Amino acid sequence: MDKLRAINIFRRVVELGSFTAASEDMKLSKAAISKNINELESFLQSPLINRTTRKLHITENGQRYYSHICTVLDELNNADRDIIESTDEPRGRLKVSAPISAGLLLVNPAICEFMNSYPDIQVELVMNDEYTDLIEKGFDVAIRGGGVQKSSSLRSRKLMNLDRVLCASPNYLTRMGIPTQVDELHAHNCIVYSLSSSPTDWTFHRDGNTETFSINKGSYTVDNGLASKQAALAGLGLVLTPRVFVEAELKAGSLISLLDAWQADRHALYAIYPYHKEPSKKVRSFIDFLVERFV
Amino acid sequence: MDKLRAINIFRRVVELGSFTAASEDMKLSKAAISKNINELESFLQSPLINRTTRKLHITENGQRYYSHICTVLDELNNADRDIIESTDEPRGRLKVSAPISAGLLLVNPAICEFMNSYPDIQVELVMNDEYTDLIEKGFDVAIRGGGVQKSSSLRSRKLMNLDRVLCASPNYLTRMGIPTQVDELHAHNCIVYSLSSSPTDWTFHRDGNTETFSINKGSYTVDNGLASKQAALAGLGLVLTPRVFVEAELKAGSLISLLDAWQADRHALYAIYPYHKEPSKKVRSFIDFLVERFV
DNA sequence: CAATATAGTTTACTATTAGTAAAAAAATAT
DNA sequence: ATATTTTTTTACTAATAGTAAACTATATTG
Repeated sequence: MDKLRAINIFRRVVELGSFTAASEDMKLSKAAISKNINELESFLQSPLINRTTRKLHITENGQRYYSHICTVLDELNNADRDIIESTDEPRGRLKVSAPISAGLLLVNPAICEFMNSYPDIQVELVMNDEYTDLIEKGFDVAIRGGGVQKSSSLRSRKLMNLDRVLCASPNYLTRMGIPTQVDELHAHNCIVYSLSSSPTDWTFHRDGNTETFSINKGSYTVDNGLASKQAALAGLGLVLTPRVFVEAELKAGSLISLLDAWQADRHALYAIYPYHKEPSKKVRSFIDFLVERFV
Repeated sequence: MDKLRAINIFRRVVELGSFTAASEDMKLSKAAISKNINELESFLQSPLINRTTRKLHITENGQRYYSHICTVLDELNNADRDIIESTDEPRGRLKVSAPISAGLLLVNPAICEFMNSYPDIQVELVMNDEYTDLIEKGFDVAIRGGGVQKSSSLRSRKLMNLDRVLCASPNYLTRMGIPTQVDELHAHNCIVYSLSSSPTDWTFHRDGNTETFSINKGSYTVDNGLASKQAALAGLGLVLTPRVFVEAELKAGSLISLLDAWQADRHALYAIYPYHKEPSKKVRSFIDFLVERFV
């Protein structure tokens, strides 16, 4: 017996005062109504409805049960609606993880805009360049750069391409010279961003040619994109970093882009989120928002 | 989807923190647990539990739904128990219909005793010699005399034989003479109890012989057994009535039994109750009590 | 670091059961 | 008595809930 259905049927029968009326109301056969009531009665070991072919009479137990189950059904309905509608208009707490550099430059401004559009969402942004276990730490979304992420329990969506540019401060370049070929990089101090997908292998493309430079004597390794930029600005060496992160400095001239004829291996920014057949509305709308803004 | 079952499963999973534990607890396969949770989630269009193969993480919606459905399940449980236990130890209101004479003499004393044994039962006794529609008027039991009652929506159980006796007052008999044969009844005024199963046909047996006397000139017809007895006591005529109703008067000599060699058609007292596959405990125990007391 | 163990999912299948249509049965109205 | 209405029964079909077993992903461990 599908008890919930039986209870619903019982309620309609009581309210409409007839099996036939209930069967029409619920688009079921009269036989189904009859069977459900019978099963409910034998489960409760008590008659609920005394019936002749002509009249129904709700027993005392039937009355008592009816008033009980009405509140039960209403509350269950509320519970369902609470969830379903919560996904209708996105709301709730959205816990986002992002790397520090991308977080400050891209995600944080985007979140501010997003929150204006969805006032019922509270966002918690945790900026951290290190990988964190989304599911265990209860993150709804993580923003990550690098190659394509793939995992059975995580899904990802590309938010934007990250065109990377090799650059250094004018100060550094006057001291050390301007490299014009990939293999000239050996003569330079290359700043390593350790959380990149390939920190010490810098690959460049030009007219179908590919050249990879492996850093073996970089003097500074750091796990924070901002810090690597600051190091470059301070004249410590060369840095390979997404162009969006240094756009302002390039314009202002405080950093100079190098090997412009070469194209660094393209990275991208991804939104990573726990895989689920029914992603929650708040996550979906957040990612949709980011895609629209960035792509 | 059997939603009630799905909700129960969801509750156990949340409480035990694992699909496997829940599956053992509920004696179901892991696959069944998985399927139910998936169906519930897609019904609610929202993830409830984020899962890797190793860890479960209840989502915000999952938490909210969990606390909702816990109260729902508890209340439904209460509703069920309320009914099932009410049938365990009989209780509630018991509405009884009885004829006036049998009511006063037999049913009322029996009910008083019954109520001492079952303090949780409230009884409403309605005394009325006329037939009433049990189901429509909401009676749980009717006590009726006469032949066997048969109807598809009613059941009956015999409570006691009603040995009927023909009697009259000494006063009347000295005036009109004592009948010694059935056919002598023509000379007498026979009081008709109109609600008997055969009011005007009095049938007597003796040594395998059967004689029926049809009343055609009775001067008093009444629909109340007590009134017919009072009429006989007042010397109005003969009355054919269950012996138990006139036991005291026969002993005291205020009524004299007649045609003692003959045996009047035997009537019986029945408990009539609405037919139901799941008879309620209160009705069953009341009738059991009457049978034990009377038979 | 491969080997092992564990937890959830998928798949293909089975058994159950919920629902139906149609006929039957019962009660009332005409 | 006959027709009508309402519930029940029956025989059948279609839907689905559950299972076993293989699979996948993640931890643990020697």
